[in-house]
Amino acid sequence: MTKTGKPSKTGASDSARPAAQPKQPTLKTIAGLTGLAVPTVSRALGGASDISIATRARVRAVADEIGYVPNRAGVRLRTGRTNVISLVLSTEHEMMNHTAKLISSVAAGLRATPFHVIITPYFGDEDPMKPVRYIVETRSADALILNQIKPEDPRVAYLMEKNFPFVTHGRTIWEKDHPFYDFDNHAFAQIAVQEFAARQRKNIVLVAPPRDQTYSVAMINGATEAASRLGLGLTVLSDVHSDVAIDDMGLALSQHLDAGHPVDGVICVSNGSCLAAITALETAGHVIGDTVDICAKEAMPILQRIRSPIITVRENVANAGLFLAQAAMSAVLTPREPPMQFLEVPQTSEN
Amino acid sequence: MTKTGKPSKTGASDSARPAAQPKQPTLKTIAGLTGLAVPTVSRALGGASDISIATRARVRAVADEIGYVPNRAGVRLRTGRTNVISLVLSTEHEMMNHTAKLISSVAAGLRATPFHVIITPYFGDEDPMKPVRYIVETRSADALILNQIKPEDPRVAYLMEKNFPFVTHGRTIWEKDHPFYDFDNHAFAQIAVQEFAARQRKNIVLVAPPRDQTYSVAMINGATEAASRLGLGLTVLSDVHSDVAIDDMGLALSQHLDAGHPVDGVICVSNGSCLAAITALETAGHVIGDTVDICAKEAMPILQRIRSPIITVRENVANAGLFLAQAAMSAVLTPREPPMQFLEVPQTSEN
DNA sequence: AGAAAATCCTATAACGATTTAGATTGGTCT
DNA sequence: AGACCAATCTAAATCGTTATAGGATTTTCT
Repeated sequence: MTKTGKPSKTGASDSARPAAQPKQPTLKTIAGLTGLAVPTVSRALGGASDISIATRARVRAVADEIGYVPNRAGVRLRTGRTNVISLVLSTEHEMMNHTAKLISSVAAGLRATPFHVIITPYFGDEDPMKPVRYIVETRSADALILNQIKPEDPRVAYLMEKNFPFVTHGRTIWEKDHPFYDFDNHAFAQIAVQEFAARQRKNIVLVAPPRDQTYSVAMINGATEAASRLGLGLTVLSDVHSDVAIDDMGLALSQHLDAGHPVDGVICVSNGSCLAAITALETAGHVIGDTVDICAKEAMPILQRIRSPIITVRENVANAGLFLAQAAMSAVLTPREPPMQFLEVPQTSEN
Repeated sequence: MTKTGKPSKTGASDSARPAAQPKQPTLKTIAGLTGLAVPTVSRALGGASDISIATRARVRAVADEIGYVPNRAGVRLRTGRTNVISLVLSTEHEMMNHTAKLISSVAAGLRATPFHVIITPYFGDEDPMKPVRYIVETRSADALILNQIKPEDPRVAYLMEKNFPFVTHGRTIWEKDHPFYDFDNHAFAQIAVQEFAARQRKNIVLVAPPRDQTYSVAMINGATEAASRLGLGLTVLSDVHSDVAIDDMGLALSQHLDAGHPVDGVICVSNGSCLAAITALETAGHVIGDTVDICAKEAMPILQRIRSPIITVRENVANAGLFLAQAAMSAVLTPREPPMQFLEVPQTSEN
């Protein structure tokens, strides 16, 4: 809101639209062409049963011919439906690669539907509730997709209370009651520990994401359970600052190593943290695949190649995006159906 | 308003809005509260000069008090203005990290303005013109931001012809006539070659992006000029398939090395290609910083650390996003002003 | 055959904003 | 005093779409 900057209102250059608009065809255009009334055209295109099949076909044909597309503003004004799905993202976390993939796969999932994605970023210096409240109050989207979910995420509580359509990428303690997609990080951590056990590793370090995230808790629990069951030592490095997470992760690991703790297995979450781990370990004189193993989620092929013995567990982010898009649309269009939910089972990839 | 248990018609899901909406205040609300007419309120908020200052202040106060925000659909329907800036992105290129940063910085640049970003992805299997044409024809955004620019990019030609507001991230042969932000890749390549010369390197390889991109041409020219001026050997590896660019780049370099060509300096563009180069070089027995040097754009800190002697040239993507956002808004709001343009000068970072 | 029902469509109104033209007031000028 | 003007506001129309109520015609029933 500019309160000082006063736009030129004193008869200055007005917003003359770039002249000579071909003008998009409207329902009126079709009405004129077919000799029908505007509402009839609307209902015909909507497939209403009280319009004869013949008329419906004729209208449809004309509409296709002249390339009619409904005016979004008209629809939105009349129905309150925006045909917009908002993907709410923090701009301050380091897993950007993951984020970008998510964005494009959500967009892909909305292809050939009337829905669009918008990115609603929020910034580290503001309340995460703010963008959510804004979208809901101004109804500038039909549904929200949230990530970075906390167990008792206040955004989720708010949206459930408001009965506003949404999907989470990750779970809350109310997981039964809302749509979500999640990767089973509990299982991932267990698998990782098992892999280490199979390689006779004894002292595992889990480089955990910020502890307030649900998936961090899941990983810690999974790893803890598996380690105690298999009799391995486990250290959880956490409490890193999320804004510069990757560097912090590397640092935390380095400090741990420098303190003289034995380490022969490291679990990490992302490409970035994996790179950080490699650096820290090699600096400390380790050799990946020999004196130590790394188990990482979603290591990109290139990372695999640089230090090939990295144990990799794939996370299908593309699929997540498609699902989230679908689930968001379902939440809007069929709100009484049970929420769409999916838990992705981690799979060790052939290496 | 609330109808209960009434059978909905054929397949049409009942669009019963989630009950009990607080209902956003409108101009009508303010009109009722102030005893003025709706258009008066509108003009008062717009700061029209034929509304008394006292009334303007009063209306403003009431609007702020009840938290009035203009209904986007209403504005859009009436004025044709969407308040949307569309960021057009390919989903199939590998520089995702770069992309994600761009998205968030454009979003940051639009913060506290009435504009929003939407991501308009296009897919490898479709005409890049398609999304652009769609946006323009349906007027679903006020301006476009394009990247992956080609010298005679048909999208730019189209937009200039249509007189539709846009900004490019990169330049065309018509650069004088449209707003753009670009990183000076010509200078970057020259700097890289100079750095190699200063280190007594003789045989440089430029791992170039697809040749149809403007910035690829700029790099090739810059490197070629500097190499011939300084008497260094230069090989350009290009013609890689863009969809799996990074792997291809690594492969091309490996093949070049395997063929027995001497190489003691490699120029690469992104984090990904840098990683690929490291892999290829080390596989061939090279030691970075000893038998060979790498000069990369935008190497992330972590990459710096893993092979610290990498020569880095910084590209300020965050700044690019802010500028693009600004330029897009200017193109919409002040179309007669000269186009905003900026060429970022590369700077070697302290290592 | 007359009434009831089914079929197919139209007219009107409304969503929230802005634009254009016009109405009301008070004051000024000649 | 009558006319003119500036200042300030209101009325009506409009953007494109859809919901609701109703109208006209044909078909079906008793």
